[in-house]
Amino acid sequence: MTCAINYAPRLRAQGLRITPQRNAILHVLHHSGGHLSPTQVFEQARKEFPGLTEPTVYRTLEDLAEKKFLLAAHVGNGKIVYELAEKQHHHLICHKCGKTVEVDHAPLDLLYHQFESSTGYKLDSSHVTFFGLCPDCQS
Amino acid sequence: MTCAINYAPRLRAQGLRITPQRNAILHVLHHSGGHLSPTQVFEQARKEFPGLTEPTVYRTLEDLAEKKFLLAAHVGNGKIVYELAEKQHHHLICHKCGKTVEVDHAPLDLLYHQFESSTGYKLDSSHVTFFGLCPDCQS
DNA sequence: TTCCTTATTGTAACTTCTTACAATAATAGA
DNA sequence: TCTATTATTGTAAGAAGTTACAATAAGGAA
Ligand SMILES: [Mn+2]
Ligand SMILES: [Mn+2]
Ligand SMILES: [Zn+2]
Ligand SMILES: [Zn+2]
Repeated sequence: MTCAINYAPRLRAQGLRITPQRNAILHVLHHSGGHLSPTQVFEQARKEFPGLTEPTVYRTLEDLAEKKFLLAAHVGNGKIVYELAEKQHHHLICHKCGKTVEVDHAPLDLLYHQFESSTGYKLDSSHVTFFGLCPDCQS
Repeated sequence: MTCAINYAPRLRAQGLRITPQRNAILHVLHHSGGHLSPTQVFEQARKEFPGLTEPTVYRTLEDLAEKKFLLAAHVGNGKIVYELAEKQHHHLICHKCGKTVEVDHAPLDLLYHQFESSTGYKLDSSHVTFFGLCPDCQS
Protein backbone atom coordinates (compact mmCIF):
# COMPACT_ATOMS: atom_id res chain seq x y z
CA MET A 1 0.00 0.00 0.00
CA THR A 2 2.54 2.50 1.13
CA CYS A 3 5.11 0.92 -1.19
CA ALA A 4 7.76 0.60 1.50
CA ILE A 5 8.23 4.30 1.93
CA ASN A 6 9.25 4.92 5.45
CA TYR A 7 8.75 8.54 6.13
CA ALA A 8 7.11 7.69 9.44
CA PRO A 9 10.16 7.88 11.67
CA ARG A 10 11.41 11.07 10.07
CA LEU A 11 7.98 12.63 10.32
CA ARG A 12 7.66 11.75 13.97
CA ALA A 13 11.18 13.01 14.62
CA GLN A 14 10.03 16.39 13.37
CA GLY A 15 6.99 16.35 15.59
CA LEU A 16 4.68 15.67 12.67
CA ARG A 17 1.87 13.13 13.00
CA ILE A 18 1.30 10.37 10.53
CA THR A 19 -2.03 10.73 8.81
CA PRO A 20 -3.56 9.04 5.77
CA GLN A 21 -3.68 12.46 4.06
CA ARG A 22 0.06 12.93 4.45
CA ASN A 23 0.73 9.39 3.37
CA ALA A 24 -1.29 9.87 0.23
CA ILE A 25 0.47 13.11 -0.63
CA LEU A 26 3.96 11.75 -0.01
CA HIS A 27 3.06 8.62 -1.89
CA VAL A 28 2.02 10.58 -4.95
CA LEU A 29 5.17 12.66 -4.97
CA HIS A 30 7.32 9.64 -4.34
CA HIS A 31 5.89 7.76 -7.29
CA SER A 32 5.62 10.59 -9.77
CA GLY A 33 9.30 11.27 -9.31
CA GLY A 34 9.00 14.65 -10.98
CA HIS A 35 7.67 18.12 -10.30
CA LEU A 36 3.99 18.38 -9.46
CA SER A 37 1.76 21.41 -9.00
CA PRO A 38 -0.51 21.56 -5.97
CA THR A 39 -3.49 20.86 -8.23
CA GLN A 40 -1.82 17.77 -9.66
CA VAL A 41 -0.99 16.55 -6.18
CA PHE A 42 -4.56 17.18 -5.10
CA GLU A 43 -6.09 15.30 -8.00
CA GLN A 44 -3.77 12.32 -7.76
CA ALA A 45 -3.75 12.02 -3.99
CA ARG A 46 -7.53 12.21 -3.92
CA LYS A 47 -7.60 8.91 -5.76
CA GLU A 48 -5.79 7.28 -2.88
CA PHE A 49 -7.69 9.14 -0.21
CA PRO A 50 -11.03 10.33 -1.62
CA GLY A 51 -11.95 12.54 1.34
CA LEU A 52 -8.92 14.75 0.79
CA THR A 53 -9.57 18.49 0.50
CA GLU A 54 -7.67 21.40 -1.01
CA PRO A 55 -6.76 23.28 2.16
CA THR A 56 -5.18 20.13 3.49
CA VAL A 57 -3.12 19.69 0.37
CA TYR A 58 -1.83 23.25 0.35
CA ARG A 59 -1.07 23.18 4.06
CA THR A 60 0.62 19.82 3.88
CA LEU A 61 2.80 20.77 0.95
CA GLU A 62 3.96 23.89 2.76
CA ASP A 63 4.59 22.04 6.00
CA LEU A 64 6.50 19.23 4.36
CA ALA A 65 8.57 21.72 2.39
CA GLU A 66 9.37 23.69 5.52
CA LYS A 67 10.55 20.52 7.22
CA LYS A 68 12.67 19.65 4.18
CA PHE A 69 10.75 16.59 3.05
CA LEU A 70 9.81 18.45 -0.10
CA LEU A 71 11.40 21.10 -2.22
CA ALA A 72 9.28 23.95 -3.56
CA ALA A 73 10.39 25.41 -6.86
CA HIS A 74 8.82 28.38 -8.57
CA VAL A 75 8.52 28.04 -12.30
CA GLY A 76 7.53 31.57 -13.30
CA ASN A 77 4.46 33.79 -12.91
CA GLY A 78 3.94 32.73 -9.33
CA LYS A 79 3.45 29.07 -10.14
CA ILE A 80 5.14 26.61 -7.88
CA VAL A 81 5.81 22.90 -8.13
CA TYR A 82 6.92 20.42 -5.53
CA GLU A 83 9.24 17.47 -5.64
CA LEU A 84 10.79 15.12 -3.10
CA ALA A 85 13.82 16.79 -1.52
CA GLU A 86 16.70 14.53 -2.27
CA LYS A 87 19.84 16.31 -3.40
CA GLN A 88 20.00 20.09 -3.33
CA HIS A 89 19.80 21.48 -6.82
CA HIS A 90 18.42 24.37 -8.84
CA HIS A 91 16.47 24.82 -12.04
CA LEU A 92 17.23 26.47 -15.29
CA ILE A 93 14.05 27.03 -17.31
CA CYS A 94 13.62 28.02 -20.94
CA HIS A 95 11.16 30.88 -20.98
CA LYS A 96 10.09 29.99 -24.48
CA CYS A 97 9.45 26.24 -24.45
CA GLY A 98 9.59 25.58 -20.72
CA LYS A 99 12.27 22.92 -20.94
CA THR A 100 13.98 22.57 -17.57
CA VAL A 101 17.42 21.35 -16.60
CA GLU A 102 18.61 20.73 -13.08
CA VAL A 103 21.95 22.17 -12.04
CA ASP A 104 24.04 21.33 -9.07
CA HIS A 105 24.22 23.53 -6.02
CA ALA A 106 28.01 23.43 -5.69
CA PRO A 107 28.79 26.39 -7.97
CA LEU A 108 26.49 28.55 -5.83
CA ASP A 109 28.26 27.82 -2.61
CA LEU A 110 30.90 30.50 -2.97
CA LEU A 111 28.23 33.05 -3.84
CA TYR A 112 26.20 32.11 -0.77
CA HIS A 113 29.21 32.72 1.41
CA GLN A 114 29.85 36.08 -0.19
CA PHE A 115 26.26 37.11 0.45
CA GLU A 116 26.43 35.90 4.01
CA SER A 117 29.46 37.98 4.82
CA SER A 118 28.30 41.06 2.95
CA THR A 119 24.75 41.11 4.36
CA GLY A 120 24.90 39.23 7.65
CA TYR A 121 22.08 36.98 6.49
CA LYS A 122 22.47 33.24 6.99
CA LEU A 123 21.25 31.66 3.76
CA ASP A 124 18.95 28.65 3.47
CA SER A 125 19.51 25.78 1.15
CA SER A 126 16.43 26.99 -0.70
CA HIS A 127 15.80 26.37 -4.32
CA VAL A 128 16.62 28.95 -6.99
CA THR A 129 15.23 29.20 -10.51
CA PHE A 130 17.10 30.76 -13.38
CA PHE A 131 15.45 31.63 -16.68
CA GLY A 132 16.87 31.72 -20.16
CA LEU A 133 16.66 30.27 -23.64
CA CYS A 134 17.47 26.62 -24.19
CA PRO A 135 19.80 25.64 -27.05
CA ASP A 136 16.86 24.68 -29.30
CA CYS A 137 15.08 28.00 -28.80
CA GLN A 138 18.03 30.25 -29.56
CA SER A 139 17.62 30.30 -33.34
CA MET B 1 -1.00 64.32 -14.33
CA THR B 2 1.55 61.89 -15.61
CA CYS B 3 4.24 63.54 -13.48
CA ALA B 4 6.71 63.88 -16.32
CA ILE B 5 7.16 60.17 -16.81
CA ASN B 6 7.95 59.55 -20.39
CA TYR B 7 7.44 55.92 -21.02
CA ALA B 8 5.55 56.76 -24.18
CA PRO B 9 8.44 56.63 -26.65
CA ARG B 10 9.86 53.45 -25.13
CA LEU B 11 6.44 51.83 -25.13
CA ARG B 12 5.86 52.71 -28.74
CA ALA B 13 9.34 51.52 -29.65
CA GLN B 14 8.33 48.10 -28.33
CA GLY B 15 5.14 48.09 -30.34
CA LEU B 16 3.02 48.74 -27.26
CA ARG B 17 0.17 51.23 -27.39
CA ILE B 18 -0.29 53.98 -24.89
CA THR B 19 -3.51 53.57 -22.97
CA PRO B 20 -4.83 55.23 -19.83
CA GLN B 21 -4.78 51.84 -18.09
CA ARG B 22 -1.07 51.41 -18.75
CA ASN B 23 -0.37 54.95 -17.73
CA ALA B 24 -2.17 54.46 -14.44
CA ILE B 25 -0.30 51.25 -13.70
CA LEU B 26 3.11 52.66 -14.56
CA HIS B 27 2.30 55.79 -12.64
CA VAL B 28 1.50 53.84 -9.50
CA LEU B 29 4.68 51.80 -9.68
CA HIS B 30 6.72 54.87 -10.46
CA HIS B 31 5.47 56.73 -7.41
CA SER B 32 5.44 53.90 -4.92
CA GLY B 33 9.07 53.26 -5.66
CA GLY B 34 8.93 49.90 -3.93
CA HIS B 35 7.63 46.41 -4.53
CA LEU B 36 3.89 46.07 -5.12
CA SER B 37 1.69 43.01 -5.41
CA PRO B 38 -0.79 42.81 -8.29
CA THR B 39 -3.60 43.47 -5.82
CA GLN B 40 -1.91 46.59 -4.53
CA VAL B 41 -1.34 47.81 -8.07
CA PHE B 42 -4.97 47.11 -8.89
CA GLU B 43 -6.31 49.01 -5.90
CA GLN B 44 -4.07 52.01 -6.32
CA ALA B 45 -4.29 52.29 -10.07
CA ARG B 46 -8.06 52.04 -9.89
CA LYS B 47 -8.08 55.33 -8.05
CA GLU B 48 -6.51 56.98 -11.06
CA PHE B 49 -8.57 55.07 -13.59
CA PRO B 50 -11.78 53.83 -11.96
CA GLY B 51 -12.85 51.59 -14.85
CA LEU B 52 -9.75 49.44 -14.49
CA THR B 53 -10.31 45.68 -14.14
CA GLU B 54 -8.26 42.80 -12.74
CA PRO B 55 -7.53 40.93 -15.95
CA THR B 56 -6.10 44.11 -17.41
CA VAL B 57 -3.85 44.61 -14.43
CA TYR B 58 -2.48 41.07 -14.51
CA ARG B 59 -1.98 41.15 -18.26
CA THR B 60 -0.36 44.54 -18.20
CA LEU B 61 2.04 43.64 -15.42
CA GLU B 62 3.13 40.55 -17.29
CA ASP B 63 3.50 42.39 -20.57
CA LEU B 64 5.47 45.23 -19.05
CA ALA B 65 7.72 42.78 -17.23
CA GLU B 66 8.32 40.81 -20.40
CA LYS B 67 9.33 44.00 -22.19
CA LYS B 68 11.66 44.92 -19.31
CA PHE B 69 9.76 47.95 -18.06
CA LEU B 70 9.08 46.09 -14.84
CA LEU B 71 10.85 43.46 -12.84
CA ALA B 72 8.86 40.57 -11.34
CA ALA B 73 10.22 39.14 -8.12
CA HIS B 74 8.82 36.15 -6.31
CA VAL B 75 8.77 36.49 -2.56
CA GLY B 76 7.91 32.94 -1.49
CA ASN B 77 4.86 30.67 -1.72
CA GLY B 78 4.09 31.75 -5.24
CA LYS B 79 3.58 35.41 -4.37
CA ILE B 80 5.07 37.87 -6.77
CA VAL B 81 5.69 41.59 -6.56
CA TYR B 82 6.59 44.08 -9.24
CA GLU B 83 8.86 47.07 -9.28
CA LEU B 84 10.20 49.41 -11.91
CA ALA B 85 13.15 47.81 -13.69
CA GLU B 86 16.04 50.13 -13.14
CA LYS B 87 19.27 48.41 -12.22
CA GLN B 88 19.50 44.62 -12.28
CA HIS B 89 19.53 43.26 -8.75
CA HIS B 90 18.33 40.35 -6.65
CA HIS B 91 16.60 39.86 -3.32
CA LEU B 92 17.61 38.22 -0.12
CA ILE B 93 14.57 37.61 2.08
CA CYS B 94 14.40 36.61 5.73
CA HIS B 95 11.99 33.70 5.93
CA LYS B 96 11.13 34.57 9.50
CA CYS B 97 10.42 38.31 9.50
CA GLY B 98 10.31 38.98 5.77
CA LYS B 99 12.94 41.69 5.81
CA THR B 100 14.43 42.06 2.34
CA VAL B 101 17.78 43.34 1.16
CA GLU B 102 18.73 43.98 -2.43
CA VAL B 103 22.01 42.61 -3.67
CA ASP B 104 23.90 43.50 -6.78
CA HIS B 105 23.92 41.28 -9.84
CA ALA B 106 27.68 41.46 -10.40
CA PRO B 107 28.66 38.51 -8.18
CA LEU B 108 26.26 36.31 -10.17
CA ASP B 109 27.81 37.07 -13.49
CA LEU B 110 30.51 34.45 -13.32
CA LEU B 111 27.97 31.84 -12.26
CA TYR B 112 25.72 32.73 -15.18
CA HIS B 113 28.61 32.20 -17.58
CA GLN B 114 29.43 28.85 -16.00
CA PHE B 115 25.82 27.74 -16.41
CA GLU B 116 25.73 28.97 -19.99
CA SER B 117 28.74 26.95 -20.99
CA SER B 118 27.75 23.84 -19.05
CA THR B 119 24.13 23.72 -20.24
CA GLY B 120 24.04 25.61 -23.53
CA TYR B 121 21.24 27.82 -22.19
CA LYS B 122 21.54 31.57 -22.72
CA LEU B 123 20.50 33.11 -19.41
CA ASP B 124 18.16 36.07 -18.97
CA SER B 125 18.81 38.96 -16.70
CA SER B 126 15.88 37.73 -14.66
CA HIS B 127 15.47 38.29 -10.99
CA VAL B 128 16.51 35.72 -8.39
CA THR B 129 15.35 35.46 -4.78
CA PHE B 130 17.43 33.93 -2.03
CA PHE B 131 16.02 33.04 1.37
CA GLY B 132 17.65 32.98 4.77
CA LEU B 133 17.64 34.44 8.25
CA CYS B 134 18.44 38.10 8.74
CA PRO B 135 20.91 39.11 11.45
CA ASP B 136 18.11 40.03 13.87
CA CYS B 137 16.35 36.69 13.49
CA GLN B 138 19.39 34.48 14.05
CA SER B 139 19.20 34.44 17.82
C1' DT C 1 -10.32 64.09 -40.62
C1' DT C 2 -11.93 59.71 -41.62
C1' DC C 3 -11.24 54.91 -42.10
C1' DC C 4 -8.88 50.59 -41.23
C1' DT C 5 -6.27 47.42 -38.75
C1' DT C 6 -5.44 45.09 -34.79
C1' DA C 7 -3.66 45.62 -30.00
C1' DT C 8 -5.97 46.19 -25.89
C1' DT C 9 -9.71 46.06 -22.91
C1' DG C 10 -13.97 44.49 -20.19
C1' DT C 11 -17.27 40.81 -19.34
C1' DA C 12 -18.60 36.71 -17.33
C1' DA C 13 -17.47 32.52 -15.74
C1' DC C 14 -14.25 29.84 -13.87
C1' DT C 15 -10.12 27.80 -11.31
C1' DT C 16 -6.79 28.22 -7.84
C1' DC C 17 -5.51 29.48 -3.43
C1' DT C 18 -6.51 31.30 1.37
C1' DT C 19 -8.71 32.07 5.89
C1' DA C 20 -10.99 31.27 10.32
C1' DC C 21 -12.80 28.17 13.11
C1' DA C 22 -15.10 24.09 14.89
C1' DA C 23 -14.76 18.94 14.57
C1' DT C 24 -11.71 15.11 14.37
C1' DA C 25 -8.23 11.82 15.26
C1' DA C 26 -3.06 10.80 16.18
C1' DT C 27 -0.14 10.30 19.90
C1' DA C 28 1.61 10.16 24.77
C1' DG C 29 0.70 8.85 29.31
C1' DA C 30 -2.08 6.72 32.98
C1' DT D 1 -6.92 -0.07 26.89
C1' DC D 2 -8.70 4.32 28.07
C1' DT D 3 -8.16 9.29 28.44
C1' DA D 4 -6.31 13.81 27.71
C1' DT D 5 -3.80 16.78 24.81
C1' DT D 6 -3.34 19.16 20.78
C1' DA D 7 -1.86 18.68 15.86
C1' DT D 8 -4.42 18.07 11.91
C1' DT D 9 -8.38 18.14 9.24
C1' DG D 10 -12.84 19.62 6.82
C1' DT D 11 -16.21 23.24 6.25
C1' DA D 12 -17.77 27.28 4.34
C1' DA D 13 -16.80 31.44 2.58
C1' DG D 14 -14.04 34.49 0.27
C1' DA D 15 -9.90 36.45 -2.25
C1' DA D 16 -6.76 36.12 -5.94
C1' DG D 17 -5.71 34.91 -10.44
C1' DT D 18 -7.15 32.92 -15.17
C1' DT D 19 -9.64 32.11 -19.55
C1' DA D 20 -12.15 32.88 -23.89
C1' DC D 21 -14.21 35.95 -26.54
C1' DA D 22 -16.72 39.98 -28.12
C1' DA D 23 -16.45 45.14 -27.85
C1' DT D 24 -13.46 49.03 -27.87
C1' DA D 25 -10.10 52.38 -29.03
C1' DA D 26 -5.00 53.52 -30.32
C1' DG D 27 -2.28 54.53 -34.10
C1' DG D 28 -1.15 54.44 -39.01
C1' DA D 29 -2.60 55.53 -43.66
C1' DA D 30 -5.58 57.72 -46.98
MN1 LIG E 1 14.05 19.55 -9.63
MN1 LIG F 1 13.93 45.08 -5.59
ZN1 LIG G 1 13.37 26.22 -25.21
ZN1 LIG H 1 14.37 38.41 10.04
